[in-house]
Amino acid sequence: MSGSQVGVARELRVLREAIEEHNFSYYVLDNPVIPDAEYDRLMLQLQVLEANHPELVTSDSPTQRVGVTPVGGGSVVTHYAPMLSLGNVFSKSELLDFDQRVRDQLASRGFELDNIEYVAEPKLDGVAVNLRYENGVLILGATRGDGTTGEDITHNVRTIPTVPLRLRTENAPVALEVRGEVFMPREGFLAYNQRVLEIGEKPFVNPRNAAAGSLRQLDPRLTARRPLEVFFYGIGLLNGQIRPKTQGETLKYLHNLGLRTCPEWEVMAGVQDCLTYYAQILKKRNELPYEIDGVVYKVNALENQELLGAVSRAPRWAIAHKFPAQEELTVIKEIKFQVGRTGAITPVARLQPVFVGGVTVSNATLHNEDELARKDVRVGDSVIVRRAGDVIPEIVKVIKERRSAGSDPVRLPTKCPVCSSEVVRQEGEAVARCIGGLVCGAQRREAIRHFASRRALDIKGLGTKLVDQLVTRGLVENPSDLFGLTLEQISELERMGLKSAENLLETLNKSKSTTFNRFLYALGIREVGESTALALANHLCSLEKLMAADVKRLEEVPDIGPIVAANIRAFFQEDRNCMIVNQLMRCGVSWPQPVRLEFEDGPLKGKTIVLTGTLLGMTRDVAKQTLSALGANVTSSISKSTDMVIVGDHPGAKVDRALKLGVMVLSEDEFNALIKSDH
DNA sequence: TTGCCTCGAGATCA
DNA sequence: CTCGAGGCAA
Repeated sequence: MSGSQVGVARELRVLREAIEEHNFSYYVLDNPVIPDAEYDRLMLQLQVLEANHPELVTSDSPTQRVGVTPVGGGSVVTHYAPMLSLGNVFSKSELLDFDQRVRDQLASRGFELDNIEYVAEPKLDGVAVNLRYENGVLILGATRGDGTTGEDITHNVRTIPTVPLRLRTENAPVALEVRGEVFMPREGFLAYNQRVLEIGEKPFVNPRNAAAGSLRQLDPRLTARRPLEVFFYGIGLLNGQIRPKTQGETLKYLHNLGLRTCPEWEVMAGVQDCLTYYAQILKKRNELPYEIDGVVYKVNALENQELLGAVSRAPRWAIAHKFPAQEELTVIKEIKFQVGRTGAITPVARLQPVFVGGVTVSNATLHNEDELARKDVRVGDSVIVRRAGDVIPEIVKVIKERRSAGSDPVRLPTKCPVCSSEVVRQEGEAVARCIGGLVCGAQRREAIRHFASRRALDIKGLGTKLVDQLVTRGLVENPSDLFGLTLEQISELERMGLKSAENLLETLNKSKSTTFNRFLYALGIREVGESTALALANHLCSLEKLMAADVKRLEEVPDIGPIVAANIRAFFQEDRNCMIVNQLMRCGVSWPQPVRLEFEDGPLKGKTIVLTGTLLGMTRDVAKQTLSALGANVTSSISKSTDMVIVGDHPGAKVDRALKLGVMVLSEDEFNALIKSDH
């Protein structure tokens, strides 16, 4: 490197550090120390210098936030530690119950506490993200996804000004995974929509969707134009540094690294403080520059968090205290009865569309006959609707005073609205069903949709509209008819040209190669979902055996009781069903012969296993299935009860943890050898 | 349940 | 340009 280049490199470093420091003051401390014009001048200076010395441009330079090329989306990333979701409470008493549970649980572990310290923060209404920094440099941004794996949105996350490309520290952690919420502040949302309206395009309906939509953009240049911000609130993984001991310290730690935290957070001495905090925030809600839908409380001491652990996908040490759902008044236009795949008749209210909680609601389910009677909803009624839980619209109550005279209570029909078969409600059941079976057009349609669905035979491109057409034209009565369709028949359908028809035939053909469990699930036997189908496939290996199995044999399969066994038996006792199944076989539907699994002496039986990193030979899903088929339990985090950890490529901190706890660690090859030896 | 983005392909118009 | 389908998030 020449002397002048060394000089330039130093100059670049000084400029970048200055800009990063100003970013910190501006975005994180919310306290700019220089005027904007001065900042812009520094940026310009950096840009000019970099333009003259392109070889010295690094990807974490403040000028490199926005990539210039659209990125092929959809690539999957695995979080080092799973991203949990939060339980909800809506009232004081529910919150007190939560606090009581926390104290009871801790007491049972020898920690008698009168008051639990919590950290309270507003619950932002945005999109959860997971960011990975290695040696202080942002290398990955991902959506929450199912909590274990999410989508790579690095290119878009980088464009958010409040996301530092590089952490503000001398000794950065080797690896850091941080959780935050990306949101669009109210003001930015309004301004953005204003601009969009001026150029005649469609505005976003609410800030949350605006944020979510922006993050899913392929072209980061578009995302960069959206006024997105972020607050960080938690650590998924911290390697190479000592982990903060409390949630409060965690927030301070993040803040010091240059990761912006919500300024409203506070430490609560006990649950009573939480209630006060809730009331304060509720009062302040409209003045906050962003939308929130409640507050979150987290047990402050990490040590206690660890003692409490998690149930299924929610930690027992944190809870969301939600604000009351917004309610709106509207009118019932109509009450329809939908017929589901199993014939279940569901009353659905068609509403005069209303804007509630950020979306336009025009349908609301009334669940079943009893619910319908209990709420006594009638056509023409004025009703209060809200979005319950998170998403599903609910009719809260009828304003009876506004009811017009002469309206009649709505009754469940006694004949199926689709096929006029009888509607029967079994003793002790909540749902009434059309007994028409596949005679019923609705059930036929639903059966075929189910058959084609992603987790069944996964016939891509065969969507609702297409199935509707196929069924109403009588081209398809049962799943096996799908495979008899001709190019000509398909291309005559609406919106189907020759090309689309060819594609559909192609996917139909491909979908014939499947697995036994998918096939069983696809049949839509009552009470046979994915996991039951898998259990059946693993234990009864062949279709012949399954069809011949009596109730007693079926009940020997784990997790299958008398009711499910009877359903399966009944399904195969119907000639019609057997004919469909045979027809499917004749069409060429096939699967690899499952290996008969004997759990008794397998080395994996009853073991608790954790996967980390990317397995090269198989997807995570397949690995999980294989393991559980061998009688193992696959879990996501390592504890003392973990028996072994299987390590793929780019493993996370789980390996360290496993070694520390003395848990057996296996490579992918060793894992493969073990599976083979199991049968 | 709704809203958003993306993709492929059919429909429409010049 | 518009629609259907798929996928995702809350």
